[in-house]
Amino acid sequence: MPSTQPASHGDGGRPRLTVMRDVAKLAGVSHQTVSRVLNNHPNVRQETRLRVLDAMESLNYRRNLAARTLVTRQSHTLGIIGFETTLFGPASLLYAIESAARDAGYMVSIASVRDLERRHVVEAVDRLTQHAVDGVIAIAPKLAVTNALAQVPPGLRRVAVGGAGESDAAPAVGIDNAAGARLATQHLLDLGHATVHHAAGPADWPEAHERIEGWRSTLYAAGAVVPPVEPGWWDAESGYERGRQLAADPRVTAIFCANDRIALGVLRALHEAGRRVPEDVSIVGFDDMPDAGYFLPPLTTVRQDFGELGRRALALLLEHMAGDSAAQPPHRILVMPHLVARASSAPPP
Amino acid sequence: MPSTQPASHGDGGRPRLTVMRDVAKLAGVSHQTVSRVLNNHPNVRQETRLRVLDAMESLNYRRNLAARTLVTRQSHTLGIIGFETTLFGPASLLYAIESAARDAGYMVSIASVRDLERRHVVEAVDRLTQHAVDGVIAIAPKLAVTNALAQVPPGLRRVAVGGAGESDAAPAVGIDNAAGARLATQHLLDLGHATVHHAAGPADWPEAHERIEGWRSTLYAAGAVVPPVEPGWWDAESGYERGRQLAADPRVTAIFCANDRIALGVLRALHEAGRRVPEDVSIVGFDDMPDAGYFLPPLTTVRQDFGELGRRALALLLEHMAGDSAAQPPHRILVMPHLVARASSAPPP
DNA sequence: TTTTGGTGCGTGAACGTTAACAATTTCGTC
DNA sequence: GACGAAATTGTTAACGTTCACGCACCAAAA
Repeated sequence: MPSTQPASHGDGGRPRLTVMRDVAKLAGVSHQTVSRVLNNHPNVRQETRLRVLDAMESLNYRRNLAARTLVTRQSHTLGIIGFETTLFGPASLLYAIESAARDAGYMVSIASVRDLERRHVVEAVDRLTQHAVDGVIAIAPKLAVTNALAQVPPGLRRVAVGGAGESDAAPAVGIDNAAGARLATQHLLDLGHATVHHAAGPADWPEAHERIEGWRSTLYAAGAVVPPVEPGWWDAESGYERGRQLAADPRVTAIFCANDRIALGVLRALHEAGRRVPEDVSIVGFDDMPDAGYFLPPLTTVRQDFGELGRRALALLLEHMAGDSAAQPPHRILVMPHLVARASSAPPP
Repeated sequence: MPSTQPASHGDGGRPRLTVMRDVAKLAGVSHQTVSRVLNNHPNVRQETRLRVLDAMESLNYRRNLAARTLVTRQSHTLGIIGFETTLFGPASLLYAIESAARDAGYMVSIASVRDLERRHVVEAVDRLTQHAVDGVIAIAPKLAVTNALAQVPPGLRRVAVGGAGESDAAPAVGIDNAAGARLATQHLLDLGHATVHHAAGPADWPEAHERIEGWRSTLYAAGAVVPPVEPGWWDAESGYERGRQLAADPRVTAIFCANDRIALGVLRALHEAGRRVPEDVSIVGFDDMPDAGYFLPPLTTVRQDFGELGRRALALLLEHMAGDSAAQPPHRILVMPHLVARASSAPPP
């Protein structure tokens, strides 16, 4: 007599998982009713619902999301395009987005790009697309990433976060870098410094560019001399190089650094040159990375809230996903940073 | 006359994506042959293969992974359970794992746990399971995470990476913390210090514990006094607190810090107390985080290679996944760290 | 009474792929 | 030139959901 239970392939595999049909049978209903209970459809009698719930419980039922995705075309997964995710900022963004996504019932898959070659970004997008993500958030400190988002198949929602800059490729959420730079620069001017020098970040990153602009415009508005800018990288080494130049110039009394790591390098260069901080030179950073308060001296800096940034980005994406297919005009959300005054800034000598 | 093309639901939705059948029709073969080409089955004539490939190209075909997952029960997705992923170490691990996974043809989904309450970890595992991940890697610096891996449904492969400690719940990959601590301590002893103090990490993290043990045993073997240990946290603030205590004790000439951030705090405390590094006190850290070379003074530290760690973890997971269902005895892979000597260590005064 | 409409549920058909097996062709060998 | 084996292709049936129906049933409206 043939078994009524269709054994799983050759019986060698794992025991067949429980599926809707099993739950249905135990509860004495059809699989469709189980589906309704699972999706909270209103038209199920309370008593039936409880019976089904019981059956699911006792069978330890988990719905098969692949099947669900197949038919609904919704994976309940979001894709994140990550760039430089070992840095503190991007890593924090990633975490914040993931947390918010979970609360909204979404899973996140991540596709890192190690450099910004167009084909790598496109390939990352492609992998996410294949995995049927419902939307994409790009941690996009560089314009190239944002622009590559134009490659995303139409209909797939996208948002850029962090830097991003102006782009038609996607709506964006970012820190108001110009305002942050203004905060820092004005703080130093208010302390009495004649002007403020800048240890800049890489010129092709919008974040760096906007900070330069904010700094420059503040000096200009105050009628102060605008010293020359020399772009660098985001790390302490770059700050050290730049710091050695600046330390050699006795007219330098205040330096605004494009981020805290650069400030760390500048701090060391000044120290080696025998110029004291803040007695001789004042330093202000940007980011407020975790241990900035323990630099020598504790660093005055501009704090950006990555958690907030990530949550906003997710909210924006979900909003776009909920919206009708009509393409909303991409807009840009700016989050305000604020100044954290510590010991590295003081009036000029 | 009824349309032969079954319009997608109400025609309001997106244009139907191209599927295997479309490719098959264009290439003049059956969909099964398309499948075979896609999966590199050997038994396809070269000419046919090219015709199919052409068709796929011209239709811009992407296979539907949900359908594939449904039938094969393999999602080609790996789950990562993340803990404290904004810290440099875990973030680096995450990145390394993702990179390696991509090269192996896997996607990664991430489930962060913000604290170590058992139900949170279990919930994270559950979400990953529902999404049908083929394997799980836990970034598990604490034993609680590793142990929670026991909850993973049997048959799902798992690996713990980073810290982890000894556990039967999963095979693990980690730094040889004891060896690293030995390196640091011996380095200081070799410089001529009578003994070495320790600014420890949190006591319930295996990493911290193992570093303590490595340090202690080295002192013991050298016949040096073993000063008391006081556990702290991983950040500069904790290091600062501990540093203030140690700075007050004139007998202290060498301090091994459980990580670089702690070292940063210790550095500040010593500086405030007027004790010079390395002239009066030598400092050695652990991690070699990006800017450790730009501390004041540049930090001698123990370098761990997170990239290597991540790659090893992934390799181990894939190996287990390939292995037959027989449970291999969980083993532990240790990666050796090495010392990076910089300016914060010198002979005692 | 008949109609209308809303509940509460079940039935059958997708969704797009791979697995199993059958059918056909090709090829080497006697 | 025939035969068996191997190579190549096609046919059908899963996989586990959700969607579009349809069928009872019951209450309220006509």
